[in-house]
Amino acid sequence: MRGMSAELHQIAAKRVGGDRQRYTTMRRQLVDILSDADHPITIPDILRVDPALAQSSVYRNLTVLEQAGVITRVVTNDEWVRFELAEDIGRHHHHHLICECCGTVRDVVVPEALEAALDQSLDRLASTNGFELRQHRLDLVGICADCRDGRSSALVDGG
Amino acid sequence: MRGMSAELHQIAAKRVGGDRQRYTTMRRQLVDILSDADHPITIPDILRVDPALAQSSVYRNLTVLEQAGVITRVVTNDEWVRFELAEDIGRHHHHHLICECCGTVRDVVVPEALEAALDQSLDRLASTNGFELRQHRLDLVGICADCRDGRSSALVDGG
DNA sequence: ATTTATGCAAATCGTTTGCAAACCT
DNA sequence: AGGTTTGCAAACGATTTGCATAAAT
Repeated sequence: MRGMSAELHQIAAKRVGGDRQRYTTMRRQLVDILSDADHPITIPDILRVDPALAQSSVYRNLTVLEQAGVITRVVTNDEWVRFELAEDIGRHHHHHLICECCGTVRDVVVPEALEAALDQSLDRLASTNGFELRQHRLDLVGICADCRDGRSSALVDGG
Repeated sequence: MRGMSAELHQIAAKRVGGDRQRYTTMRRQLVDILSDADHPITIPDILRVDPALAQSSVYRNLTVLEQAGVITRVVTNDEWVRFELAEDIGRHHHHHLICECCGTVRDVVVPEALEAALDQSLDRLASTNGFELRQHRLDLVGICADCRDGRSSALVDGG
């Protein structure tokens, strides 16, 4: 997926710029890393990809990118926050397979019919509760194939 | 909801005991607090209910209760973990309304038809991916009525 | 008696922040 | 030049842990 980056960075730059901030080398690199990862990754994962990165700057820049709407924060049950490209930049709308064992998060796309049913039901549910719905979050929590087969590469972030 | 506690504690005690641990006064009290709360609450919330509780013991006992299957850990985007009674003990299967503004989490029940569609689709999706599905997690993220009206009692945990 | 639970204070660890140097326009 | 961004080291804060005392079986 390293080809279509041009457009990606163009959009990212525009959004960051719109936030009155600069699309620096490091921010671009972070977007590249998230783009290559193709699934939500942790800060340690990112530092493993490029150990030269200053941890504090990674934190700061991920926050900047998040506020600019370029990336999204993904929360799971394990101890690290994860990040992925925003849905309207990276892949299509998707959900997550979260492994209780190794913590890995994979993307999945659910059938369109289900997504439609969800949208309809949740919209109604939200308005019934006076709730302004911004997004829905649907995760499948369980044990991934690798862990079940005992070959959980656990902490490693292959990709 | 303070009436049906007898049975509740009976089940809780059995599960904790099955874990070769004791259903102490404090653990019982935590179950009571979660039962009264009727929505997922944070550790600070719990300490506010009874400031005499030792924070470290609350952490430890919530872990014990979680491992015994009495309570469930709820993760949101804010900085505190939340806890609620396990679904097969407390309320029925439900999902969450998470407010991006004040962090409050409320329970909602989605239409049975949607739940059925979810179950079916997700089961299939899981097996397609060699994933052993344990639970699904569906959250509505947005702005709650209180925050929209500007009367967000934010950090307070009214009830 | 023996095992388990509690409270306190100290330690951990992911994350945030202060500040001086490096960068971009 | 003037405002941003970066890296380093120190600070933060939610959570965990060590250890001596108290409670439960």
